[in-house]
Amino acid sequence: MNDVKPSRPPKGRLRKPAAIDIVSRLERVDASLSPAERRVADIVTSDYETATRMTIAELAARAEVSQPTVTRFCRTLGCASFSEFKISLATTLTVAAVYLRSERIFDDDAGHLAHTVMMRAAGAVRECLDQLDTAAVGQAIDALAASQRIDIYGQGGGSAALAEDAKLRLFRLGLPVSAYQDGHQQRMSAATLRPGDGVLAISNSGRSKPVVEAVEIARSFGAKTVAITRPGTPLAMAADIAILVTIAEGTDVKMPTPSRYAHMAVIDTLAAGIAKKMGDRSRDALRRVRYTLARIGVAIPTPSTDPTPLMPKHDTEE
Amino acid sequence: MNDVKPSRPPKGRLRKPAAIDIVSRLERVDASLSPAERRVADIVTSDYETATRMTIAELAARAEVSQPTVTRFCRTLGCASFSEFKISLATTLTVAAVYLRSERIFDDDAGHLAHTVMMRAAGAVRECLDQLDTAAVGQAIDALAASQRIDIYGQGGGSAALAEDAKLRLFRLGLPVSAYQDGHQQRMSAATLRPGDGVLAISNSGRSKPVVEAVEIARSFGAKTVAITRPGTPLAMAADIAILVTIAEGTDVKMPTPSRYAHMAVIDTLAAGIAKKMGDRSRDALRRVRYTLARIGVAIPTPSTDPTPLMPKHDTEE
DNA sequence: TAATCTGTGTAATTTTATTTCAGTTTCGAA
DNA sequence: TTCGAAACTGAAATAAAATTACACAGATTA
Repeated sequence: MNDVKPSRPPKGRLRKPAAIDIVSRLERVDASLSPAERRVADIVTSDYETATRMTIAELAARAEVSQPTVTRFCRTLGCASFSEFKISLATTLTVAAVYLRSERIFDDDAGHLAHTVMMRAAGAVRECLDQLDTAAVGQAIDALAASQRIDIYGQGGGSAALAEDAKLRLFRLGLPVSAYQDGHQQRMSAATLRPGDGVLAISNSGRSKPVVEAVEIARSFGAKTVAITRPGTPLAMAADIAILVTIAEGTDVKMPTPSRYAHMAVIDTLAAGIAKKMGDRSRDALRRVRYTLARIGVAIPTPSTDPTPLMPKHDTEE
Repeated sequence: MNDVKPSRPPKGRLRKPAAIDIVSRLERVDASLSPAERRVADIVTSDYETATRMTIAELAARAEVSQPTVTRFCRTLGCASFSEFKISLATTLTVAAVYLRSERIFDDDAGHLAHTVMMRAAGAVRECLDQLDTAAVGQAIDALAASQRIDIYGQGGGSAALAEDAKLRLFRLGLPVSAYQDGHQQRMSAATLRPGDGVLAISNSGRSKPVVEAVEIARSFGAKTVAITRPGTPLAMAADIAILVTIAEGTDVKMPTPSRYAHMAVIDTLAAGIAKKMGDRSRDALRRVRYTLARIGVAIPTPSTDPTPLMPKHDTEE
């Protein structure tokens, strides 16, 4: 059931702990906690801030459990020790705590609504971070940064808008990128891809047939395919690199799904990672251009150190 | 010289330590550190992250000093104990991480990147909620829910994609809604609005001229205008109802701005609020239709309790 | 040159955390 | 039911970590 405990990481000193958001993890394992552990969890969640300053004895006393139980609780959460738990919690907190603290009472309807919606949004992002396969993200960054040309596919619902947003993010970095929301266009464009090209497919359901087919086509023509989707779906199977995100959907149909936030966060992460690589590359390219131009005696305007934005600036809108 | 040490806080259990920025304090007391303490400081500053995971013995060994020296070092910094120092450091880090390495933030692996990006995203949403004027949100919900027809304007950068996303959200609710990203179209469409219509304008900068003008035009023709933007901007002035969101932008140009998350959250809140109102309205409308049809003797197919989604379902995406 | 002060480490002590083990409870099958 | 296995839990023992007490070396000053 709880496969965290057995896979205790090797006791190598100072290994880097997974970039964990303890708070969201706490919520996620909630079901698999034993009664005593739950009491510990209650104390912790009631005041994260204070929890970071408590000794194991104090925490045990407050939760009315034995000290070993606290240690076990930490292990269940994936931490090797109580101290690691405290540090992880403290690291998570600054950002999270502020948001947890906003128990600002909303007496009006709109306030309640906003509170619910935004908590879910923030929760989705943190949940995403917690489960993120950073290796896959790294591979995706490498693949996309190295691509000659990038196609972005997203269809239906939120994914279409996300694809558009992703296009913008990559476009700014100077990448030759196109986004397709239409199934036919997706397949057609995929058929024109070649080795060295890349695809970014976005779909929460992972079952959008045109997108899956487009990815398969793209792959058959040698393009590297990256998918942001739910695990175990056709799209996840079809892509070379799958970045898997599971976000619990709300039961309320009228409530916008928070998974978009998680996907957007993944896209931003990719964009940030690519920006780094592109930064080097475009600097390098710029250097070569300058050298070439200098040799043939052309006056060169002072270049800015940063790669210039290629996006036409309609306005200073961001 | 060093007035930190003497003011050791009373040993009352669990007093909340001043929210100290240990890193900056470290720099500040730098001059008054003894040689051995400086060695400790060097180790700490060389890798804050790792420092939070070290025991006093490890840190002492690395700095080649005795363990008591490390304790003294912590006291000099104003911490009551080594553990307090570690916690304070960890707490400081997440906040400071962005600033600490604004230059070399991309030197890190995908995990760190994701952590930074996503924490900023979650933080933006939280920040938004904290400052949200719920009264304005309530008014906006009322205004939009009552509109015959809704125009959404967003231009440039992320706002265009957001406008598209907003259109989708409202469209699903059965509202007659259009989104315009182009300045000319925005103004043209605005000129066709009439009293009873609504406008939702999205702009982080609040200075997109076409959007501001379109809002002014719409308003002059009697439409209710809602704006999601930054306070004190032309757009904020121009709209009937301004939902103000201030999100601190990062200094790093290559980093995607987190304000989009906040705007999306506001849009979701609006959509959720409107859904609530629309639910009643469409149920009511449905009842009337049924009554009318029954009177003229038409067989009525069983209606679902929820308003049926009007969005053509390309696929079960989203 | 002695008195004093500062900075430092060693060793003892205290505090804190973890492991071991045994008693309970719970759950499922006979 | 009743037995056995498995999961849960805490007491006590043990190990690890941090702090204190104290002593010694080198610099500084009278």
